[in-house]
Amino acid sequence: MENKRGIPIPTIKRFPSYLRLLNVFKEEGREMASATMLAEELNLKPIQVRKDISFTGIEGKPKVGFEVDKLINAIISVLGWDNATDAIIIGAGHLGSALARYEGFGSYGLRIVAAFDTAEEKWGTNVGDVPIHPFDHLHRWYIEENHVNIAVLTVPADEAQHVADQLVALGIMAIWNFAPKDIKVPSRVVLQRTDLATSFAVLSAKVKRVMESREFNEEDDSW
Amino acid sequence: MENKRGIPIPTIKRFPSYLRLLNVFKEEGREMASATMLAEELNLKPIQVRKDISFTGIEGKPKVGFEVDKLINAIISVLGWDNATDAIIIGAGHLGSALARYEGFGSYGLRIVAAFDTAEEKWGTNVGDVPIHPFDHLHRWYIEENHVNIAVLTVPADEAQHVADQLVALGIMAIWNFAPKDIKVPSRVVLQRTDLATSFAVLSAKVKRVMESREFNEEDDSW
DNA sequence: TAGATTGTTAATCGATTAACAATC
DNA sequence: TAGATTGTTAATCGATTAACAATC
Repeated sequence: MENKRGIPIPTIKRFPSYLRLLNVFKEEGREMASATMLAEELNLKPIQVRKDISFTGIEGKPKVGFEVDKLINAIISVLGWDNATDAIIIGAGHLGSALARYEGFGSYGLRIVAAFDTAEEKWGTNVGDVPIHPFDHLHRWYIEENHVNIAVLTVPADEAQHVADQLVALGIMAIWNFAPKDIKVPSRVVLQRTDLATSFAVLSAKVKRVMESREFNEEDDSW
Repeated sequence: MENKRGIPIPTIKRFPSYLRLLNVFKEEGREMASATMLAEELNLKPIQVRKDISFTGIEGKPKVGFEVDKLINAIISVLGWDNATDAIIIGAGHLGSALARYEGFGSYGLRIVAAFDTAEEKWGTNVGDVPIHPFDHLHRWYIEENHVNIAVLTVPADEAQHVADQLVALGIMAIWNFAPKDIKVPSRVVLQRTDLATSFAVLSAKVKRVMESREFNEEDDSW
């Protein structure tokens, strides 16, 4: 039931949670899962889960729910996690290195094939299984020959735009930006950011609300 | 002009971007910034920037815009980034260590005071300036005495729920969950996640769309 | 069968965007 | 002044949620 504009982004964002939970169910040997059950575990409403699942095209059975296996495969498929995508890390600092070592990417169909850095002392070394090359050696042919689709950008904020420009010039298809900087790329290049500040802002706003309500309650217990 | 439900979450999420850009402006010596200008730099629409700014309570001057300093302070204030919040890191693995070393948190009013881990060989060592303690030594009084509000959860997925339960029992106010696992906490505890899978899912979906449209165009150039 | 769950259509809700008067 | 920009009100858009018939 995919509409012309594609699956809504909020739905896309919930898919990984469904996927993780369904994989747990699968390991436990369950064959069916109902929207009610998924919703309960993920603190969502059943109606929302049903709506989300409808975008995968999978149909359920009244009273029992959805086939776990089918649903897993359908979600993997709509996310495009069934064909492996190769990525390079740009900037082998603490965060870049942590990402290079992260083993969970495999289940997202993401493979980190190399890291690039300007620091000479890192050249030729590895982070986990990932070799670090000189950034200057990153050429267009490398990207093409190795079918690198994604650059994971973990350079300092003040270098992010400049490095992104170079990546774009090299023909990269997508940039996953972890630098705390909003960068600009041509519209043909896919840009996604993971911004700690954004996430922390939401946390801060929630904490602030709680603290203020506590102060209020302490000032006046009659409420 | 804050409504009863508070500032919308999408607006909260854009505030850090405004803040970073305004700080650049400030460094450059600019005193005023218009919504038009901010929108241009951040790929937003001017109307949206004006609406967002209205939630800070700051008023601008037609034709010139908003006072950079005032706006910076107002955003910091609504985010609660003016009073420092102390946090501990739970799980000093690669990601936890990278976060412990991250210097950008200071500008969010976030201070990492310690890390806790179950691995004996890490006890007594430091990551950056952050000391690592045995997880078993994390007691309720430590949290209270050190005014620790936030626990940054960077443990493996299969331990996340269990560790979160312990943190809740110790009276933690907020959990910032980096583990690839959806955890449940009582509603009085603030929960915020930073989920790589979620972010990558959006990136994947966009990449998939681009690849499919390219295939389509290659199959039939007449369009 | 009875009743839980699905799938769809319509209503609601909240954020974005448009329109435009006010203003410096 | 002229015109760019603000601030507000109303319209639009898109996602969530409600309602309910279908069904196993």
